[in-house]
Amino acid sequence: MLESLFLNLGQHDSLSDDEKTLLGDLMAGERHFAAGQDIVASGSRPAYSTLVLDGLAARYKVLADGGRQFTSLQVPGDFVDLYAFLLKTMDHGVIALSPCRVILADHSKLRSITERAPHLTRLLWLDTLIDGAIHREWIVAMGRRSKVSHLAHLFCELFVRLEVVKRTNGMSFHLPVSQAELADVLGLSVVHMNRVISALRNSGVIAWANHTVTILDWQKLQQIAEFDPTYLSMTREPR
Amino acid sequence: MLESLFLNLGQHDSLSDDEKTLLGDLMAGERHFAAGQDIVASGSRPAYSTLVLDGLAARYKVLADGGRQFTSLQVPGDFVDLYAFLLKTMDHGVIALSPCRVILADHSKLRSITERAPHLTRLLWLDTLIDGAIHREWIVAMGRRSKVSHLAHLFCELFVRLEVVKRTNGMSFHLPVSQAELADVLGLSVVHMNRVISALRNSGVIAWANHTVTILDWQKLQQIAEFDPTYLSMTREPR
DNA sequence: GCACCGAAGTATCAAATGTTAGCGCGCTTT
DNA sequence: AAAGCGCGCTAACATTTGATACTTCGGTGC
Repeated sequence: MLESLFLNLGQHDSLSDDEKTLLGDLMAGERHFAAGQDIVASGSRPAYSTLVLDGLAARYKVLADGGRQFTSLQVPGDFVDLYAFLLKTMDHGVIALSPCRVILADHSKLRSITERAPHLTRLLWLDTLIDGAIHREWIVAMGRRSKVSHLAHLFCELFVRLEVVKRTNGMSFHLPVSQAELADVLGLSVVHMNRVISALRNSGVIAWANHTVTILDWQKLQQIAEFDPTYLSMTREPR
Repeated sequence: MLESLFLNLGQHDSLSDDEKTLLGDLMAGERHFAAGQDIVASGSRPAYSTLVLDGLAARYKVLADGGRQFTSLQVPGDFVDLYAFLLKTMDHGVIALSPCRVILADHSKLRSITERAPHLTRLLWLDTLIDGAIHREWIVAMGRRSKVSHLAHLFCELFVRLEVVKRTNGMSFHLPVSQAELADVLGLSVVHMNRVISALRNSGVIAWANHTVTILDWQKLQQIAEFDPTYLSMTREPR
């Protein structure tokens, strides 16, 4: 059940059986959300953090003019709001982009982990740090990459992250989002998003149909994206 | 000497004297950097993390075409690379934008804090979480705000952050960056950066000369920026 | 005092991106 | 089967943003 969490945390450093047991005690209370539902509401003060077991979720903010911007995409094995444990107040919302199965981690139990399990605490801390590293990469993509390169970079990142939790199928992965939602990831208008997708398709490196992205030329896709996975910390070493 | 660190961490929850002593033991080895110098090199694996005592620093990435994007600005009291303690490898650089005085925190000592001082560990963790919250706000600003609003938001954020560590002077603060450097913050060309600055100046809410920004109309600046400081977690509560 | 230089600011034109509107397709609902 | 609807896609035009080149200004060194 927590396999994707173990795969996610375990890619950075080894997880002992005791730590897996602690995580098993921590995570309790499965919930289901339909596509489009809020998993966590902006402005709330949750008493627990949420882990994605299945589905795709996203953090977002909405501006006064109605504009929406996603600030991250969350795949199985990701905590969508682990930081709420210390940040306390949600300054943004988390939405289910596809039907999501999630499981909860009580903040009181998280606190006791920080009191008693320093190594596991560091791994959870690390998880939030990688979140930050991904944010930085997104900032660079938004500021200085061409839009096509930005999209290519997003696909590289998603493919690699999904591969870690065994949610890829050969060179394909499921991406249950509309072009309008993707536009809210890249910060573009829907029309221009469509242009950018067309351009990437026409370059022959990806195919995208039926909510499934297939990477046709992994080498060239990485090249277009200038993708360097260092920021995902995918090496196993003592932390 | 560590006053700005205490002000920074202490704004979120109370710091005990013991914890201040621990921090005093942790931070050792002052360094100076001239404007333009790298404080931390991209690709390095530092054995310590760096706290800004004085000056302005920034994280950045450089792309193949030479384009540079800053991903954060660091003011006194900020760790520029606390995450390197667990991330291990720097996937980006940190540069001094003005002459910087910094002090170092050995990763081995940080580790022992995580083993022995859970509350202080949570506060340090929190510090990196706020980093992430700022990143998310920047992503929203880059994706969905107008450029003038983005700049206004940046000024709001800087003013508030500098106020916490007592580096404001009335409604003014020192901002030792060129327009070209600011363009690398917002992800704009220098020419357009100049247009955006002119627009904000002409709206009469700020003045900016001699590397000093003065907020002429705080109310209206916040309005233009749609600034909501929730993401900076500036409330003192048990963490 | 004068030459030099980096940064700010401006003008002009080109390219990227947004807005509005509309079409067609496949799916669901009735 | 027909109507309705979300979504992908396109066209035409407006606006924003970038590239290049040039001027101005203030400081700095000779």
